Amino acid sequence: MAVKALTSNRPATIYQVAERAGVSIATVSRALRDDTPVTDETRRRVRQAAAELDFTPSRSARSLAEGRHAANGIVFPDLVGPYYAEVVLGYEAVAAGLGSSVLILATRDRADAADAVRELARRVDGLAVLGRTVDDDVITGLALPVVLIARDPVPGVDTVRTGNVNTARALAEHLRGHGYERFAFLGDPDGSPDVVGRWTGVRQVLGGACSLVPSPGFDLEAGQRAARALLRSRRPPRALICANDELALGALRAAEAAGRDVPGELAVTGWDDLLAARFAGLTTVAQPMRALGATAARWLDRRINDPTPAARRRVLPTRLLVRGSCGAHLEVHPR
Amino acid sequence: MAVKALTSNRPATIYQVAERAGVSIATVSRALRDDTPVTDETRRRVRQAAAELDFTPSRSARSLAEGRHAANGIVFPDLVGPYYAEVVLGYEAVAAGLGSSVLILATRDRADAADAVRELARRVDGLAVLGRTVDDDVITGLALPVVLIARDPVPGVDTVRTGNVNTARALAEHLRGHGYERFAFLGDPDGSPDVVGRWTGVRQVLGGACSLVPSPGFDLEAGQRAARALLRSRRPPRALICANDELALGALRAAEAAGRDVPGELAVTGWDDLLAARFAGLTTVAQPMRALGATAARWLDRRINDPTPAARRRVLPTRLLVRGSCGAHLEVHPR
DNA sequence: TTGAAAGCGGTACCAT
DNA sequence: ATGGTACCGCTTTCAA
Repeated sequence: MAVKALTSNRPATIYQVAERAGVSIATVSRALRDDTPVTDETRRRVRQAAAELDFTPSRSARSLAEGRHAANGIVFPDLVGPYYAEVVLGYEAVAAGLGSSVLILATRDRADAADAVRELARRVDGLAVLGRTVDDDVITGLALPVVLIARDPVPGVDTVRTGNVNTARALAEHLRGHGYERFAFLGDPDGSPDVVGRWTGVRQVLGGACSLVPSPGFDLEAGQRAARALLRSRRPPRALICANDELALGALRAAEAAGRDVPGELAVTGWDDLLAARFAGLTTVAQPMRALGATAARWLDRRINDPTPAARRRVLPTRLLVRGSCGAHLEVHPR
Repeated sequence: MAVKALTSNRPATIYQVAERAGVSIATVSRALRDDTPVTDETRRRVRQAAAELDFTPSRSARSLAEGRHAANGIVFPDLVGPYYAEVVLGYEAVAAGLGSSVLILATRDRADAADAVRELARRVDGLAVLGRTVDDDVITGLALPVVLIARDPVPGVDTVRTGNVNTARALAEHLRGHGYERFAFLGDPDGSPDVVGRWTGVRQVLGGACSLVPSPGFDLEAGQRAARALLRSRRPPRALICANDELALGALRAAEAAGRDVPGELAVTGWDDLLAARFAGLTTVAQPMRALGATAARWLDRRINDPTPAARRRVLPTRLLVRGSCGAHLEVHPR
């Protein structure tokens, strides 16, 4: 019944390895990281001792001594919907390849988001911050390298975004090409900097022909409710430009429930190209979400190793995907 | 031009706070964490000094001294598709509420997944491991609390899963009720323990009437390819039961491309209830993904604080969602 | 209530 | 090439 491992339940330390190998801890430290001058024989003995003891250096001790965490973090509003998940995924892939662990923080509606971010900042060497999560002053107060994703630039801070205005213009022009005259833009510009750009582009092209309908959120539910109200109004729009796919999908649902034909009676478009958008035949805009995260991770790594260069900014290209929901086309567009 | 903050670019230490407040570092340590006996006046002075210096305790130093990380990790295969993202989200929400940071690790096809997990294990107090990521011996070799998610139990380790067999039976019975006679199950049982259960349940009901078609993966592409081949075969199945929604959506695409009517000529079902499944009218099975992650986080926290209790196991319920893709129904089912 | 000092487990400089 | 040792910055006895 007696358990064998009475000797040490806790992980072995460098001291035990040193003793067992008959060398000093300094030598163990060197031998285990190949970079330094150690005799092959010594290294062998140390390796063996370490293996026998199942030794792995303590991460906290190492971090404390080295003054770095070999980890970085990413802050996002949520993980519902593929958008953020894809960004995080792209980020993690690159960060892992660069040898750092990834800490995540979803701010959601947390009132203490700012504190949570500051707390996170103490565990990492760098931080990527996505969209609507915390205020700019929290960002500027951070004393570590930061990269902003899909967010308005802050002086001195790297920023990666996707194009909104130009593609929004292209979308608006396409819709106008269908011959529609009354448009509505559904989305909340206060809720996201991306939406501001989309609305800007749309308005540049359509001007007064397009009205802004602020949505209370970005989910299916919100889109459904807003579209229902719109369809019941005196003069419903002929085309509904939604700030993202979920809103658009909700609008589709509402139209169906109201017995309105899409695109015959109401044209609908979205943004993001969710998987569901393909199956709903939704005209939308595809964004390089993974590349967004990947770029952020790469930049962050660079800036951690050399914080001096001037802040970088990049806008990744987006692509209009014309499907059936915006109106009839002569040629069928693929996918 | 001279920069003001020549004094200290680096974060303040407890020593500086102590000096400024005119007390010892021990007192600072106590004062800043409310639990210990310190005069109100002293505490006030320390607080003020800390604030002036913008002091936050070093995380690594604290971890080293306390012997804990106040962080735990979650390991998953990937983040594509809502499934894992939802689980991670549920996990993060609870973990954050319990005061621990969350480290993530996506194993993907990484050859060094096992090493990555072991490395991660040195940075956290506990680990949640999801589905097909690393082998059982990696799990058992870990010297810290672990909770398994959607994965076959390992002796002595907590496990949370969702029900597969029973709901698979219900699904199979429903399909048989449509009067179909020839079935195929599309999915790779070797790729996931969940799939094993689903296939088991289906086979229990349909027996030899259902053949197993191993898919090379779990994505749209794989489903599309497999379904295309199936439809071209001599005797195509009348109903195609897919191991997840993405496969099913791919199958839907293939059927459309081949000009076959769904469900008229081919019934198709999935698993997961992705957003896209709703818009494709796909009959599928809904799973409590967020609850999966939340439960894991809760159990992990408990086990970190008290590792002694026997291993727990729980199976969370799943729900069959009948939509149009499996055949015509008298009543229209909602959503 | 407060302070002194011994860890926690490594890294890296300085001798040898 | 190796050993001795001073940190890294905090928590936590043990005394006072």
